[in-house]
Amino acid sequence: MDQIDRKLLNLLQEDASRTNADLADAVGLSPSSCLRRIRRLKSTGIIDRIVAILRPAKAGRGMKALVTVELEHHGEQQTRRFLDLVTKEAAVIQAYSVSGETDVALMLHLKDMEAFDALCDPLFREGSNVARYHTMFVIRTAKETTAIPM
Amino acid sequence: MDQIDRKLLNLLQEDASRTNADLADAVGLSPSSCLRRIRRLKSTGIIDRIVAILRPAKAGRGMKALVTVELEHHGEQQTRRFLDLVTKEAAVIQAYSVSGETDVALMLHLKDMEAFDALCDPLFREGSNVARYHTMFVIRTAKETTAIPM
DNA sequence: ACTGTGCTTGCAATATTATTGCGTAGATAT
DNA sequence: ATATCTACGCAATAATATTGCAAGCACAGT
Repeated sequence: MDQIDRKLLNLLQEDASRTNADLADAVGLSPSSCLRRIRRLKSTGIIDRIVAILRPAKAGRGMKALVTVELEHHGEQQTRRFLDLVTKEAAVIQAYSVSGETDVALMLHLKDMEAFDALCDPLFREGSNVARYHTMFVIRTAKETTAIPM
Repeated sequence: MDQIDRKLLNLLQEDASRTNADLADAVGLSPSSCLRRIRRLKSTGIIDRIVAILRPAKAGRGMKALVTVELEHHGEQQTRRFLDLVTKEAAVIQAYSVSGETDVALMLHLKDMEAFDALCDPLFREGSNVARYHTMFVIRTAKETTAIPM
């Protein structure tokens, strides 16, 4: 993991569709060496995967909401059960168990307010383990990156 | 935007390193037609970009924290200034202005608690516009996807 | 200082994959 | 019926990835 590896990771996190020859040129290596490095970064697992990122607005998910949840019963078992439940929902993009007063934090990507309403019922209904939940609707996205600067 | 396009988007969001011939086979098209569809999805902007996703733990950012911030002055100008400030930080992966009591929500990817400490000072110090901030440290990541099911 | 080991490199040949031109078929509107 | 538009598959071609191989470099042990 030297300077060249880090530069490759930065470049690939920006745009993984660049050709190998192009990347090789950018870091000052031959294509074959460059390719071998990239393969190593993949096989060692520091590169987890290569994916397409969609534009949420054009994919019909223009609305985002951040929800913090406080459970009735905070036990390991109950928390796990709730996480299993929310994880199955397509609108739930991120789900974390967190420290502090709130037990679970969720990021939702939704079509509209109606979709939010429809999601609340199955997830937070009476009789589920949810004591309280607090919703923050995203007004402006100032930053949203998948890149970790190396 | 038909069923084939949606299937392609789902496949590419899972793994964008598959070959075109492979994808064509998966959706039952010839490679040339498949390629033309993918190019159209890119040019119309529904596919924003192709990127490498790193494994945070292996990239030295094993710690995550969610921070909600309440500003002293909630005005448009002041909010924008604060967002501009936090956006510059590499550890800030996501930054949103949100509705409700809290004005801004942040997702942090950090190396360790020391890095968190070092970040708090410049962002939330006395004299900045921050009235209160509340940190939730991520204990477990139950779900973290970039894919929007189509 | 010498030498063996392990690792990375670049080159050049080869294999794989992406891309394009072209003719055809279906759908829609005139 | 016919013009128009769009998407399709095939096959040739261009671009790109991949591999084998010999050489270079760094480091540890003698």
